[in-house]
Amino acid sequence: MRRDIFQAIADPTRRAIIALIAIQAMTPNAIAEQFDTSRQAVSKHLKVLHECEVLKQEQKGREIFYSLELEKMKELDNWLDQFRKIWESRFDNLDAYLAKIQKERKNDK
Amino acid sequence: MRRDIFQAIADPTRRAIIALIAIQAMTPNAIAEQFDTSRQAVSKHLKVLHECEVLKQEQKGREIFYSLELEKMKELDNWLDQFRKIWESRFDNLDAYLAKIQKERKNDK
DNA sequence: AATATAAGCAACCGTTTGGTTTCGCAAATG
DNA sequence: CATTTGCGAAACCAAACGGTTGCTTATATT
Repeated sequence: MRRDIFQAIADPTRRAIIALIAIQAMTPNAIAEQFDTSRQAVSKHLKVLHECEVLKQEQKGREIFYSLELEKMKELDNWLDQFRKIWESRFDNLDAYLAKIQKERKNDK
Repeated sequence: MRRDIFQAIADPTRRAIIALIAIQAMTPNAIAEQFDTSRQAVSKHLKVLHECEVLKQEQKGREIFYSLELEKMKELDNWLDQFRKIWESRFDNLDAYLAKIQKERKNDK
């Protein structure tokens, strides 16, 4: 069983849960109300997210509040860095290209 | 069948392929050499990535060169924006907090 | 003390995934 | 022109996924 953020965000319902929870901590029941599936199905998603350490729990009486572990989102961000470098360099090339044709236009005038 | 970047990057082999290809266009055989699986297995991954529009093909004779569609990586980046806003605001709070205790320390002297 | 509520757990089921092997086809090579 | 090479497609399989229903446990409520 793979358990990482990449697998965590692969499911659209889990992405929606993450987005919900990012704003404020919520209980499984409150979360389940937002979806068309059963509480148990949501509970399974919460379990996966918790195992991936994307979510953290806080027990309050018989309720459990789930909230987002922002650090995990940063892991994703870090993975994207390698591509960010590439697309920035391509934009630099675009900038250079634009500067070049702009210069050529001036020369035409 | 879900076909989006989130599902595309869920598999570790596919992430490795994406990282490989980001540097330079490659053929299926060249890619497969980098992994312990069969060419056909890699070919399946390439198919998924192509369907998700993460990769683009360029036929040259009987060879097919696959290269990265950077735009799709940006989609991921855009999705992350919502969390970036949150973690930046938390850092702002931390800054404010640090400034506050620093000020208090000065007052103590 | 009896009941209602919140939530996790287990068993089950159809579908998807990731891999394999086998095959077919088109482009190079001798 | 026969053979090799690069690649995709199909059939098959075990494992994982996402959902359901039914059950148990612990905390509130009456």
